[in-house]
Amino acid sequence: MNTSRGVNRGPKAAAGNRAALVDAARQVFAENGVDAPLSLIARAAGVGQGSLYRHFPNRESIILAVFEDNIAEIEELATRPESTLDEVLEFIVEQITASTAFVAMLSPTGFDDPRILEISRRMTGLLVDKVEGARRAGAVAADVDATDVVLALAMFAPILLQTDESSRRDVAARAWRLLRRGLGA
Amino acid sequence: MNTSRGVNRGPKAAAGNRAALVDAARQVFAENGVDAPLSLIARAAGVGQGSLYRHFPNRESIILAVFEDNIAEIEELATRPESTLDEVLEFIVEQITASTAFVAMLSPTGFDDPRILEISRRMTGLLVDKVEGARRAGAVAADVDATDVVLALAMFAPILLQTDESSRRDVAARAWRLLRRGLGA
Amino acid sequence: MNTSRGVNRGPKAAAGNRAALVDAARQVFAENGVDAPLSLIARAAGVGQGSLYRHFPNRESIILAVFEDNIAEIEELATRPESTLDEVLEFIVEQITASTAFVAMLSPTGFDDPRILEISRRMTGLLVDKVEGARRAGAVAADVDATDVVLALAMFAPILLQTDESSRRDVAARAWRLLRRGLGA
Amino acid sequence: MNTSRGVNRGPKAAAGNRAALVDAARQVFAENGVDAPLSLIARAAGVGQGSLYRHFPNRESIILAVFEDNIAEIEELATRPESTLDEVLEFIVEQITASTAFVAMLSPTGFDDPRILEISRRMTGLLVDKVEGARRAGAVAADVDATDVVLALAMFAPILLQTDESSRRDVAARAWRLLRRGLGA
DNA sequence: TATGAATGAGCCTTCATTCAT
DNA sequence: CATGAATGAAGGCTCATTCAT
Repeated sequence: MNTSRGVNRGPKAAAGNRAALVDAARQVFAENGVDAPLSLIARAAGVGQGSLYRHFPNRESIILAVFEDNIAEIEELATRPESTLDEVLEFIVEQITASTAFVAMLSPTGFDDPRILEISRRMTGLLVDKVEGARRAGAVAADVDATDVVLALAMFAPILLQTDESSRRDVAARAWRLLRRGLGA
Repeated sequence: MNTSRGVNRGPKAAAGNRAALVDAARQVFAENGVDAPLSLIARAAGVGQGSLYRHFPNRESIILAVFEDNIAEIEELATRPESTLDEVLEFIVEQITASTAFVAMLSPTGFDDPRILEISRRMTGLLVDKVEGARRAGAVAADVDATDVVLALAMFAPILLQTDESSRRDVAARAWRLLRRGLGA
Repeated sequence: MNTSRGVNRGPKAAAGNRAALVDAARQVFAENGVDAPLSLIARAAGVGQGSLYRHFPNRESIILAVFEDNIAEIEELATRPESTLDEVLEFIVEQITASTAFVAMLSPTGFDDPRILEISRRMTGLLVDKVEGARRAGAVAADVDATDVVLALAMFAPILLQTDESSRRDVAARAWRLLRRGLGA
Repeated sequence: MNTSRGVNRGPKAAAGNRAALVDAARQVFAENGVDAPLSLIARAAGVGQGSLYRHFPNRESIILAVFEDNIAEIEELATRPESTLDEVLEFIVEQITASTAFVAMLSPTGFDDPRILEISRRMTGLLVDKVEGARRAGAVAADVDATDVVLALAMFAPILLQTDESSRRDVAARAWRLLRRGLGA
């Protein structure tokens, strides 16, 4: 049943494969959206379909894995006491601009996996303090909270997904200026 | 939408079929997103698949037709001299909130059809005067132009697409408040 | 997406295709059991996979169609007042021996479709009178009812499924003699 | 079934693993039928897939091993001179009712492995004497031989495979009564 | 011109089997 | 000798598109 022309690089490859899959997924999702054929990811990672399924039993799992990576970095920055809301936002905006797969993390409707919702909640959570600080410093409007900030990011992300590589930077700048102003001086 | 199914009502029905298809498409796109199976549209219109293809040779065509309808209404309002930017925007936002298929009209990347791009341009065009007027009246910031307004709308739309029916109105309000403020008092 | 090298023989083929599918299914089920790949059926019928799915949206549907054909014939015989239990049984046994797909009809566990259960019930139903008559005539034991007869048939069928073409007739005869005696003189 | 998972317990475990696999297989086959994924067996045994393949290079092998166990017990009973046919049958019927994996042992068509056929032959063999005795004692009909008895058992088994856990005991009783009577008073 | 069945490519998923460690 | 990850073939199903009538 198995003619096996590819090589079995053995269990040692496991960790490497997982990483390759997550990388490939980030790429593929960025280019084709989160609905991209999973087979593309497997191929891009140089890995059999089965291996993809072993590591990530469903689409949500691998999306989740991509997000985990992203949010970890953000959390790291956000938990540093001296970082400001705008620094954190700048970082996020930067990430979004670079990798649009980030999108779904912010507006996770459409996915069942509670862990994805959890990511969204974490995102909101890590912004609460920063927004609080920003509000006291007059850096955002008085009626703005973390939910609004996440909403702003959620609106920012998909617009880029639909923008050609060429105009991405321009649109990103313009859009974020708009949203940032919407959050208040 | 069409009660007399299954009969070949002959050439006479052509125009009626076209209209039924556009209506059905609006409905189906609103409910299932723009990726909905085309067969759903044909069925909803009470029309054969072949007829759908005769009238609209591809997905873009029918999306386009839906948009045409929408934008015509908007144009009608926008060309009335006494209408303000915010009235026009309110109308658009209302339409978007009701029918998320409107989305792609505003941020048309991903579609090849130049006619869809054209729609987007028309949309921008019809807002130019209004924005000009609003700027003079101090209703938007001095550095804001029609492109920014379209961008705001383009960001507004997809967020709703991802929102559950239940929270749609709430999210819409919050998001639009944010964006409107971003355009300047 | 569709390179379409096969011919589209048009809607006229619909009825013919359906029949071809049922025939092919009977054959394929007989040879490979009811778990046979549906693609085999499509191929055997000289029909695309899609057509199979149009006519029979799931495995149960086509199994059902095969059974319908079988049971209709039986019913026809059973409702003739002059036919005896043993004549009906002989006819069924003959069918089973010829086409083992008949099996699942008698012991339909494992399938969700209530219509398949319904078939089983019909089968029992049409035997009730005959069994009653046979009991009065002393042709079956006093404690035997239609359920027992169906049970006997249900045990008879799968044994043939597992028997080589070569010894099928022999095994069939021996098995049925055993079961018939079990139902009482 | 095996508590110390994940460790390579080395060659010493070989025998233990084999036993664990056979036990697991009996369980898994009973619950999911003989077509159950082999991976289930490995997991249930707390053993790597590779080990399963080392001990049993294919599905037949492990089925065979399960049967070996079963038939050994039966043989033990059958060779006791004082045991009667009905005692042996009762024992077998009991086993079948409990574990339907027993099925394939009796009607071994569909498997290529000659060793499985061999099992079937052993089964017949061990019944020859008992049937002989039973016939002399008038406990079975004069024209019944061991082949008929095996056939009866072969028909009995699969019917249970298709029966819900809930009604299994009932159906078993009814079916066996029928078959037993078929073998003659 | 309308109909709706036919088509098959392509995606998702499972699982037997191999093989580096 | 055990482990368990890797592999890819194969099956189920969907849906865009074509085409006989």
